[in-house]
Amino acid sequence: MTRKVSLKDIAAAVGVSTALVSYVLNNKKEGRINKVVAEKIRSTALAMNYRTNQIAKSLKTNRTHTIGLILADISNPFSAALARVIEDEADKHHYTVIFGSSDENPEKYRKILDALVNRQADGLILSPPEHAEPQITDLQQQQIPFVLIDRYFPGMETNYIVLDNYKAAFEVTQHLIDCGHKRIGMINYASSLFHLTERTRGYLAALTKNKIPFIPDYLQQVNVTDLKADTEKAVHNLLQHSAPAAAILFGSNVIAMHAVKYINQQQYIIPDNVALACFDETDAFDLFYAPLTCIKQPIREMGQLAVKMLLENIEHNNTPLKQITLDGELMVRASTRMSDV
Amino acid sequence: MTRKVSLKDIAAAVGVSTALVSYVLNNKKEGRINKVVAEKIRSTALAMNYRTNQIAKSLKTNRTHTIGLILADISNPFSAALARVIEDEADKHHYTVIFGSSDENPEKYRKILDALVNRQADGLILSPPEHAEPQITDLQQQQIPFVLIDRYFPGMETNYIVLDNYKAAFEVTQHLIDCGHKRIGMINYASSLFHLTERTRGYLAALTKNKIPFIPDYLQQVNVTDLKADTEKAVHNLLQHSAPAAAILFGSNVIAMHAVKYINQQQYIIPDNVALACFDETDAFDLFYAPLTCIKQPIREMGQLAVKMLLENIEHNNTPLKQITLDGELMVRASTRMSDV
DNA sequence: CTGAAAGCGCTTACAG
DNA sequence: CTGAAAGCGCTTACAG
Repeated sequence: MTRKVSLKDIAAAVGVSTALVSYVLNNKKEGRINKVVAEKIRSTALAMNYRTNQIAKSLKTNRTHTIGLILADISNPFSAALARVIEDEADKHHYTVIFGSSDENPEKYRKILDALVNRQADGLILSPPEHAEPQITDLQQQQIPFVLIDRYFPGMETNYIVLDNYKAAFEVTQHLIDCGHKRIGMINYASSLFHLTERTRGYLAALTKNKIPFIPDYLQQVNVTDLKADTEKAVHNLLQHSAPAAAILFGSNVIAMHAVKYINQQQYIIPDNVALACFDETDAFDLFYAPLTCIKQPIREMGQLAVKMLLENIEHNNTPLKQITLDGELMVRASTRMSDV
Repeated sequence: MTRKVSLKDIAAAVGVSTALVSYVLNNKKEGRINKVVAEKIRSTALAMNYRTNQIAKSLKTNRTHTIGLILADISNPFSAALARVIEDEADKHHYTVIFGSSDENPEKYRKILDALVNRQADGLILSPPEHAEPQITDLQQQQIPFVLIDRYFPGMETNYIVLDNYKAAFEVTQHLIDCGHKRIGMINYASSLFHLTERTRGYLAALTKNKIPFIPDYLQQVNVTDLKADTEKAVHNLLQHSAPAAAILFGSNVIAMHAVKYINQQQYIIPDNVALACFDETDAFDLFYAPLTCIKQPIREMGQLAVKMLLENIEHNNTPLKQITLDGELMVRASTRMSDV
């Protein structure tokens, strides 16, 4: 490998000190430098195809201009969309993104986090899995700026930006009730993550509010590790119940996708046999004969605010914590449209 | 910010040199170090919650263990899936991924590339946009290891791993012909990118092979910048033609998505009114009444091979160029299923 | 078995 | 207006 050209090479070529080259190339001490010399430095840098070694610069300045991003799974449309927004926003501020997917696995999450911290990311945007509290505490102790996105731990004092999942779940359940349904099932993840339990809580609250007795069988839990099979079983349990569910709310678009495929296979007609609704928008449903009513998350806003909050924390030491809860948008579509009875 | 603990701190605490600490923590000079001392170093490092500063290490070793990845758009399912595979494979080898989306914009691509190179990525996996040849030449001159993925420039001697787009397009067109169609349209990007022109070439070759005269109106071009409108116009041109197309091949899943939505809106029945096929698989079609026949790309294999090739190039200086062309898989589905006439 | 020392490529207070 | 020098936190050949 031909050695890369360094400040020293330029300095030697021009006949000045590396300090001067550094000043010029970084536009420090504007005007206080001889224009002719400055110009000569600039042109030689260009001619020699100089590229600053960010690693060296980072070591000295203690800034990498890098944001670490951990999401559940970058190939999931929700994560991918979020990643894209974050990338764009980071780029605007001349930050680059390093990322990793946790697969909701605490151990994997811990390892990725370690890698990002060791690489001296200036700050982190995290969508933590269950049991990630110790790592959060760690970051706090090390005083590494971070903001949680999509989820947070209610007991912990951190920056976060999340959906009002309780409210969203309440609204969509209320919508199902308004459609005339009483036997409303929910399929959600078996998880202690707050954003998910909030969804269940919202569902239950809407039932209570409307004086609809809750039937435990109607709340079905599924595991991420075995999602397809679990979901199919859950759908089966709901629809083959002695008092079959007339409507189902899914805790995420991924659950919904598995469920709808199965429901379709079983030849149920939506919404006539069963009305459906879910969290998160996906274009996967756009072409379906009964596009799913869903809670649309403000992904763009979430991502942009997350980056903004993070950069504030990176740039100012004592930024107060910010905890933002955004409203989802109920998108009513054909899967809950009342037939004209 | 409480200063981070460094090798020096550990050395001071234990009462040895930083050199020794470094050796122990990196498992260098195994066995040639006093076990008691080594153990003491390890335990103090743990107690002090030491984390190596990768930036400093990188500056010295000239290795960042980072892979730079540039794709068209991380939020596109094809890119996202590829990114995920690459992340997993990189992780296996203890590499971290920095990424950026080019949006098929050469200028944006150049800027991202610059950022990744300046950050001293050990190597790059690139899906270059049009007119990226100068940047390729640049990388070659700087002897930065890289492999192209999904696309390449036939005139340039680089590592690459791509689909056999000509063959795939030929096959899927032949399939449409075998279904009894003669009036076959194609909607492809107006682009000089080789992988796209190959798709057109394969389409044309299949027509010729089957002695079907090519009607210029049947080949419609669309621009990424105005994709939705262009695609709708293209579909309109094909289906409102004096001799309307009976089948359409789409150059990508994104084009297909726009087209199918529009075709659906216009109440055409698939495949009876028009048969459809496209490149790339998407689960967006899984729930559609006529899932699209498509060419499935071996994404997993592509990503894994790309990382493998790249790491070989990073680790060994004179690795010979490798140029891999993989076959796609024709997935025949309802959008081209012959009705039982 | 261990340490002193140089150096990776930058930045920046300080001196002149 | 410019430069000598220290130092960021590591690694590693060399010496003992």
